Amino acid sequence: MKIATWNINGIKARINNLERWLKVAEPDIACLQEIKSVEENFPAELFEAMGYNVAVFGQKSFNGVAILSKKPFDEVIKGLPGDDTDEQARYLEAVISVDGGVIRVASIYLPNGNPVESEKYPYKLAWMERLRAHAKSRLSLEEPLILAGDYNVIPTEQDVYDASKWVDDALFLPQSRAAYQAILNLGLTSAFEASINHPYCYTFWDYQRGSWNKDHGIRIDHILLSPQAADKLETCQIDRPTRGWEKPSDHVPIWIDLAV
DNA sequence: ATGACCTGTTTAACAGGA
Repeated sequence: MKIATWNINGIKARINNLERWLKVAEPDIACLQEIKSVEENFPAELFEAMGYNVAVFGQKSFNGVAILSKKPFDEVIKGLPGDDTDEQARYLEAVISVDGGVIRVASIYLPNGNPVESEKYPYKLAWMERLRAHAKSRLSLEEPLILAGDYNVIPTEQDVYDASKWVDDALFLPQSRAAYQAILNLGLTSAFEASINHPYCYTFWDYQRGSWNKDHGIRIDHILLSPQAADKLETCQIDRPTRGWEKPSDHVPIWIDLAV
């Protein structure tokens, strides 16, 4: 079973690229972030015609997450628990029946946190703590759990083209990386490290400063697995070529194959 | 050249992204 995640940076602007990628990549499940659309305006019919069930947690103009799944959803949960006042659409979770049981998949758009001096950075750290608490709770279910998305965290200095340029950035600050590590420390496995684990493999290249042509990227999109999912991991790959397509997202898909 | 952006909202510039 192929499970992918992709920050598409706007469903309206990326609809052709998304359709093209779904046809060639053929994921069983695709977690999408930054759809920048409310649910009513998300073109679900297009993906339903391609054989997908569609779950959307949308927001006008900003954020917004979705999950496409060839198998139907048993359950869909919109929003990350832990703060009823949080109005940003950044977390969507679904339970899907598979041969021999269920898998639980989340599409995650973790806050960027810049500028660090603003209220956005404490929001990021608080959101990460909520994600840690929720992941801990879900891990107690002892299910195959896949937490996939744009984490907006550069885990190590081998995940960025020039670490010195990012030392003061919310994506690379020690506090951000420690909060990410605290989530891993619950017992989650990062699929990339467990599979490829080559340095300097990126999932994001800024639109500015010729970042793509100079390969000035960062690795911030991650797929974290519970032990029950990690046991079934066969591979993890990054679909780098999509960044060179016409009208690309600034992120590329990252995906896993699970023996499910 | 040492640098050069994109999306949504709205229909001129801004906010937000990373």
